[in-house]
Amino acid sequence: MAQVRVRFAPSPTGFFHIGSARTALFNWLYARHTGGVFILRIEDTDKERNSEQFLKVIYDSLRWLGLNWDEGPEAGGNFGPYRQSERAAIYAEYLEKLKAAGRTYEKDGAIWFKLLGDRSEVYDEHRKKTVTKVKNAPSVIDDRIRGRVERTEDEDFVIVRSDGNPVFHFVNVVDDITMRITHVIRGEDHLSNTSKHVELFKALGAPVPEYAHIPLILKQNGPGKMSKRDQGALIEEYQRRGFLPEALVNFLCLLGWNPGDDREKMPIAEIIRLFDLPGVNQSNARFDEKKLAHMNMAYLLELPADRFIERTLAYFRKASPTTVAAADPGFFREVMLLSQPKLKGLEELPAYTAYFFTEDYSIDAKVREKVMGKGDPKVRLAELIELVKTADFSSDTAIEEALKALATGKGLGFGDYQSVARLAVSGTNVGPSITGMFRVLGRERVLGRLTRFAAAR
RNA sequence: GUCCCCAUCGUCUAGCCCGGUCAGGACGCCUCCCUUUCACGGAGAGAACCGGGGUUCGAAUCCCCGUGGGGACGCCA
Repeated sequence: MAQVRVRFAPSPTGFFHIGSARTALFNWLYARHTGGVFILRIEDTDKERNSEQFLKVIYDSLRWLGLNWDEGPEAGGNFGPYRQSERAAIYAEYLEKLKAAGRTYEKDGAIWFKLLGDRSEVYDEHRKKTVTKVKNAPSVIDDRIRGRVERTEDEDFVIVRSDGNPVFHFVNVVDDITMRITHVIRGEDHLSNTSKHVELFKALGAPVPEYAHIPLILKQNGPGKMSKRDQGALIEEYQRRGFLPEALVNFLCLLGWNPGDDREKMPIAEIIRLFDLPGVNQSNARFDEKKLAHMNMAYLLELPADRFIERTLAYFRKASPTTVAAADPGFFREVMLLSQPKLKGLEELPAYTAYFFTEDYSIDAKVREKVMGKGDPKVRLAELIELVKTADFSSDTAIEEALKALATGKGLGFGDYQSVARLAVSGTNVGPSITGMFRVLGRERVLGRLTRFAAAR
């Protein structure tokens, strides 16, 4: 069998959303699974809506997700150019073929593609006008995901605008022909266009590619498919919020596809190995950010220390640059590593660790009320201060032993000291283990915080 | 309105093609355990075959009709 050639063909609108990302991903997966070629083609025929900087959004998002393209802008290839705005000569050539075959006509200054079949006038309720329907021999698509889909009625359509620029349906097909695309994997919203495309392929005497229409991603709240304006729709948002791309990719793979067993979190190499078109679902999937968050946490948790520090550093440079600039790298590393097992996402990290980087942290009033309201917190505090002055701070276990010894010596539990110590040192009741916190902060700072807190009472 | 696609827990889904296992897993929610923080982890609870007709000894699974959801109907892509 000939080598698989698939393409992802976005139009540079300035946005790159979840749906596009998954379409790109499925194309990429299929190319990688079959040892085929993944092509990036820019569909920028609509001059009014395109801009150079919008291209960067596409490149950046694809690269961030790890979806490298074998042919396309910035990658080269033998079937270029890969931007439609640079392919005018090719479209002109194919337009001539269509004209020569007698399959075009002009109307209102635009060039239309003439369908074969019986014409009839019918009033269209949607467009509030009379249109010409063409009944033809059933146009059959043998979709790799949906099976046989057929349509017996269509309408002629514009292929070249009155300003001379070719239109999507036409350029899309010409490009698929000239770029030797073997499989068209795209969203189901294109399914109704497909009969038009098939007729174009036939009229141009070109083989019709295999089609695979993947289900759509529905917005998490409310009706309809997800679009750029919806909550959580943009890839750049996840990038900005510090999500791990490998987690997002894994999650996206599971929207409309599964490995056939119960596995969910899987390395990309394994997904590539198992991914195939017949395994793709037919029904639309609703986007669930909660599940994505869970996947992200799972990936975060198992990140090796150095990789984790790289990620947190990158995130802090954008979200909290002053923290990184001021902090000692070794200290920053210790704080991050201490927090890693407790995290749900990088996003919460700056707030979660804020008190490590400043002496000017606030004390949560509610927590204070709760902690100071029971037992003898002031006494515990005084005892803690004495302990910290001389305790062995060399390791977590040393600190833990010291604290436990103090507690048992007084006939109390570890928790009686832990809660007040945590409040004094961090201002809250959530955080990493108290012993780790003590060790990382160091004796002097812990002592200072305990003393100050005790004095303020 | 016309045409096209789809239909299993709240959500993502396995099972459907090749009818017969208490309809399985994950996220979320709730309870308990672990941990005297918060998480993680572990155990458990609750939760679904859209409806109606067929076919069949037997239907989540095959067929038809409803209903519901989604999409398309641009000189956008």
